[in-house]
Amino acid sequence: MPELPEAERARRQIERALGRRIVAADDADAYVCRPHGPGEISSALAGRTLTRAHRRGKFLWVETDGEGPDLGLHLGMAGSIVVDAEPAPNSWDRFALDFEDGGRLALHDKRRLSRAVIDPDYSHVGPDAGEVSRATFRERVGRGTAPLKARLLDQAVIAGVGNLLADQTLWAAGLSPRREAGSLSEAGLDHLRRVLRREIRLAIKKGGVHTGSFIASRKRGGACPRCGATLLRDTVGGRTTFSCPIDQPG
DNA sequence: AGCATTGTTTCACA
DNA sequence: TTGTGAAACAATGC
Repeated sequence: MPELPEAERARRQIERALGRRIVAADDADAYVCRPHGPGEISSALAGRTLTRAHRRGKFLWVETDGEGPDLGLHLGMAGSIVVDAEPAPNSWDRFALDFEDGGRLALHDKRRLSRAVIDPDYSHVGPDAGEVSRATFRERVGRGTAPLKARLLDQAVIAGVGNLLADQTLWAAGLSPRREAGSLSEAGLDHLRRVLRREIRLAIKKGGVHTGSFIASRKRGGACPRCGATLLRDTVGGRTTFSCPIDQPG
C-alpha cells in the first residue's frame, strides 16, 4: 500500500513510540537490514530514545537522543509500521524495536522489500510532493521529454508519488500520462500541483491511496467515473497505467 | 500454472 | 545528458 499517504500514517505511528527507551532491536532479517549485519542496528540503538519522526516522500527517518544515530525506515511495496501490538504467531515483522516499557515498534511486511537502516543517505530524494513550492514544482516537474507520469514517479524530482497516486492525480487533473512533461504551461503545472496536493490530503485523511475516487475503477475494463468511457490500460514509465481516453486527452 | 504487483536500485543501451 | 526498458529483489494474491 505504501505511497506518501501511507508513509505519513506510518510516521504518525512512529510518533507514538517517541520518548521511550530502546532495549534492543530485532534486526535478524539481513535483507531488510542490509547492509548491516545481524546485531549492528540493535547495538547502535540499545539504550537510546527516539526523539523525532520525519518523512520526505516515502522515506522515513527517526532521530535519537544525544549523539545517537538516525534510524531510516522505508515501507517498500507492502510494509507498515505497527506500534504496541502483540506480534502474532505468523506476523510478518521484518524489523522491530523493543522498549523498556514492554512496548514495541514493528516494521510489518508480507513481502521483504521494506528497509531499516542506520544513518540513511537520502541525499538523492527530491522535495516532498505535498510540500513542494509552486516555483520548485514548476522547475522540477515541468521539464524534460519524459512522459509526465514518469516525471511524477521519479523520487529524485519530487518525492512521494507512487503508481496509484500518479494515475489518480493525472485523471483528476485531466492530463494524459504520456503528455510530455516539459510541454506543460505554468498554469498547467500550477493546476497539477493543486490537484496533487488535494489528492494527497484526501488520501491521508481517508486512509490511503486506495481510497482515491479513480482507484476503484482502475482495473481491466473499468469505466471512467466521470464520463463512463472504458479506461485505457498500458505501460508508462515502466508501470501499468490506467487513464480515460476522453477526459485525459493531453 | 502463470502473471501481476501500491517500490527502489542498477545497468545496458539509445 | 537524458531517457527508456528490463532485471533483480521477495513473496503474496488472483
